[in-house]
Amino acid sequence: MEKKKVRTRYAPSPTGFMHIGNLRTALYEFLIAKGSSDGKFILRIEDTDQNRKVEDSIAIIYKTLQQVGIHHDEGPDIGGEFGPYIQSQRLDSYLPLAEQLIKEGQAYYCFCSKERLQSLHEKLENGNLVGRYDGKCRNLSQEEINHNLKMGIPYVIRQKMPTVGISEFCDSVYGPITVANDELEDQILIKTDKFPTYNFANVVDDHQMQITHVVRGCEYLSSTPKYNLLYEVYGWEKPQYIHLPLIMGKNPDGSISKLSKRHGATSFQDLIEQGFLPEAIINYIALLGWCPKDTREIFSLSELITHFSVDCISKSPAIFDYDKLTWFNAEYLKAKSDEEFLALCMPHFKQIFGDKDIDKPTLIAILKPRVTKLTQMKDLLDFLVNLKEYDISLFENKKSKSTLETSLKMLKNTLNELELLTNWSLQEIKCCLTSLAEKLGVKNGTLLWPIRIAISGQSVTAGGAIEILTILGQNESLKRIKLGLEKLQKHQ
RNA sequence: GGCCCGGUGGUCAAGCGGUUAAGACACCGCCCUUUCACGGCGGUAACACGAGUUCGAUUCUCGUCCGGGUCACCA
Repeated sequence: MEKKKVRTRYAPSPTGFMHIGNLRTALYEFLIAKGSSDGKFILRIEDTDQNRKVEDSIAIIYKTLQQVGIHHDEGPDIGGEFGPYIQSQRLDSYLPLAEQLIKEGQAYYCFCSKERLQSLHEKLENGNLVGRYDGKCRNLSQEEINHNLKMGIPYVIRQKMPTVGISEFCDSVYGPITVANDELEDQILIKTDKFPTYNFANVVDDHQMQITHVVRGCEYLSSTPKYNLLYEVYGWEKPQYIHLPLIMGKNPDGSISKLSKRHGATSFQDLIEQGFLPEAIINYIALLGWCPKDTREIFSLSELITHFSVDCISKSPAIFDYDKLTWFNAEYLKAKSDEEFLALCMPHFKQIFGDKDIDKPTLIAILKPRVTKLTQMKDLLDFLVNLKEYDISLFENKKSKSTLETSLKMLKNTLNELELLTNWSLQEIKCCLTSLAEKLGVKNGTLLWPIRIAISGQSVTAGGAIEILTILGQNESLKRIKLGLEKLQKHQ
């Protein structure tokens, strides 16, 4: 028998931002589809809640997917043979299907008011009794139903759930899951506004779009039997379920819960704004809940496709760790070619240096090994533009054997030498200073420490004295050295 | 509270009856070095607990505890 082609779907709601957990779900769905032969990854927008719709949300979804390189084979923007791919445009499918169930005695009109339902649920919060729907409208007489309908009383359509027995299914990562049927409430299929509920639309669409693998967070694990009951009542083939461990966040009080906005930057956009690279984010979240057979950690998207496998998905939740993400980011930054790296830096350079002509190669050389996030650049390079007031105690350093006296002497000599330098390049400066150190009979450190302090005004800098001199240019360098000299002389 | 799922260092995680219990991040130390960073080397640190099964349990079973999820006309 020919194996069915894999079809997965990413079905976000347009809520305005791309949650990192959702992105990971999309990623795994994409990997599962693309890891199989001729598998298809579908994008479907689930906008059945008209109250939660947020403007531009769909654009954000497209943009994010595009930025990380997860391309869908079918979707609202590119179409496909199972369209439309926006639920609010498929409304015609749901109601007739629900009504069919009513005819078959598998569903019923429920006229209960929201207030009544509310009171049922309040009991739940008190911890007493069960807060589930009590099935009041389950057995209304045909007369009552007709009457209510004629009176225009708002209704929902609920599916009759079995009250005895158990429901069982086998999840690809969690294994067999069993739930007692009396745990299941008669679920609402059609809401008062005639829109389908998420659960219902989801099942109908997945079936109609021939989705073979349903991948989602494991918050759906315990409600999956409800979905299956729907497949069963229609006689549809059930998909394979792949539930993913949740991504958690640490709360200020130390407790842990599902990652959400209150944990800080948790949307893809937030992370990008903080200076993380899309490929680093993807790499990191791929490893949050999945792990390859070996100890490798760096994977491009296409490498993930070939290495990913469902049986290596973890069952236990994972805490989102910004430190590890930062490490991935730094790795990706270091792996960039100089051209790529420069392109990423340019917007920041513009912001920091304006239109000033700068020594980009030297800048890149000092930046690449130490930048972990693009957004650090401003802080890292600010001293090149603004020499801040500094204390002369910075000139003292035990390791380089620097004292105020030696610093004064070094700076004096340096000034004399550098003033004479005609070709201001890294090589020339280096040559000049190392031979100066030799001439003075001191270690390189003894000479270079005070120079770096004078030209940067800080003890810790990106790059060493020679690089900084190179970038600063002769005029500015000499100016700063003279300034340092004055400071030291004044002190004497 | 009911139900569901989970529990290996601070974090991510290998492990699938016998291992000196990998690796990565973070942290600490040393080396390299003009500071920092990079790089190199090394270090601290874990099987939640209690029973059982077994010659032998991190690994299998049960219980306890802890953590999370879920119980909507939200998705």
